[in-house]
Amino acid sequence: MRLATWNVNSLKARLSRVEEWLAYARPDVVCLQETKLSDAAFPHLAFSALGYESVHHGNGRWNGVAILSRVGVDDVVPGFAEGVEADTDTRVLTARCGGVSVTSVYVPNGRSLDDEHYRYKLDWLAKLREHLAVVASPAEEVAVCGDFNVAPEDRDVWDPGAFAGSTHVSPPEREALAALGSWGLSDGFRACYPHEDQLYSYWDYRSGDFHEHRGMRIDLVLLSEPLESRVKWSLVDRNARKGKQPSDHAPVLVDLDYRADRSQGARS
DNA sequence: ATGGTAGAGCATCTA
Repeated sequence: MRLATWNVNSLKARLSRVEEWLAYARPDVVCLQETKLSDAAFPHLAFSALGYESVHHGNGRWNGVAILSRVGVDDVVPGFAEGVEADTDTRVLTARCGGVSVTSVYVPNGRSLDDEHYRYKLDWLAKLREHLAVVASPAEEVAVCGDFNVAPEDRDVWDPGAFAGSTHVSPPEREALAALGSWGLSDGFRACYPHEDQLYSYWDYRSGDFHEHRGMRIDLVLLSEPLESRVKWSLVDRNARKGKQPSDHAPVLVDLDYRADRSQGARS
């Protein structure tokens, strides 16, 4: 099974790039973020033409998350689960795809450490853990994929010195991310590249950051142990960050060994 | 010199 996550920075502006990418990457399950669409405007038909069922949770203004799947979509939970304080934004969506509990997340940016949005970010990450405890168990096959707006380690940003006192690297954010780890999730991409640095998934549009390799690794595929043990290969597809009208994020994909006894036709 | 670019949408806000 091939899992992928991609912050597309407006699906309306990016649809042709996403269609092109799906046609050659052929992921089984894709989590999208920053669709910036209402549910009514989501292009289900464009994805069904490529063999994907799709679900979306958006408000039409900012954020907005989706899941595309070639292996089924069931048990859809838009937003935080019942029992968790509701979100004011549309940043999380969970569904069961081919036996895997899949959650697409777009963690708040935080803006700056003294901004109230930073407190919202920390609270949001705490609620994400509550949400996962309701909808899934770490003993099951769980994938939480998306734009976490947190670089797990200093080596995940191009210059740690440039981020001193900024969001995305602060200890409280990293502790909130680590709390997801202690619940039972680990970094499926990093598992394939334990010693390699300068691996990024996001580059600011400004100042030629992409071509100067000034990036951050903030798009993550977090996996429970039953999936982590099956990780075969992973990649940031930097080609998708090139060319005409790219997103500022590249898609991240993780390949899992196929297990015929559990899947539902993913490799037909 | 708080710059630079992209997207939504029409004045700025978000990133």
